[in-house]
Amino acid sequence: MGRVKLKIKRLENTSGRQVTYSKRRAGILKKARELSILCDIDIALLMFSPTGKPTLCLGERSNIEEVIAKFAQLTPQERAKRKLESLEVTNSS
Amino acid sequence: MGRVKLKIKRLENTSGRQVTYSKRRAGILKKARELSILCDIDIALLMFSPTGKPTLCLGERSNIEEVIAKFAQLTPQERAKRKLESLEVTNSS
DNA sequence: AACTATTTATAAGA
DNA sequence: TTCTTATAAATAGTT
Repeated sequence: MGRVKLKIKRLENTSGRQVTYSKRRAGILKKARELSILCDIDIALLMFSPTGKPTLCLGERSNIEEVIAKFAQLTPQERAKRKLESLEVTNSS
Repeated sequence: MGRVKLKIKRLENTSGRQVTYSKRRAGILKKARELSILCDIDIALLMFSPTGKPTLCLGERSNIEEVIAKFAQLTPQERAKRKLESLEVTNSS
């Protein structure tokens, strides 16, 4: 979106990364909230700014503890031990 | 977006919720991937479909274990015990 | 922090 | 359910 089509690769300019992070962070938080409300689902979004500041967004469903509990199971140790039967994992690469 | 402006409230039609979930799930996953790459950040997105099917999206940063470890700390018990000093928590409500 | 030209996401419809 | 398309929304570069 925007004035030009942006290639999806690491922005090499440090301040550019921070500006883009601020803008897109707001956008994806809004998307997460809308999806949670529209579809009445649990959602959790955690991200770290280029300077390391974390942001956590949780949906407004009541059983959010379940989301966190399920996510918490996914430590590297747990992942090695358990079959993630129904969990579909998508990597960004 | 789309043909009409959508009010952000729970979609009452069950199949409508599923269709909207499918479309918006794809959109937010793309946003998460782009943000991770453009800004070179860690990100984790976990959501459950209206039928309960989970999807997890992790950024391509190498230290993703750190993301999960930090997130795993946020169990309700831990949240009660610890001050989340720098963690900014956003609720969808 | 605001603006706006443009790209992108998506609600309905086919 | 997959594709299309009119329209709303996000955002890249600019001020």
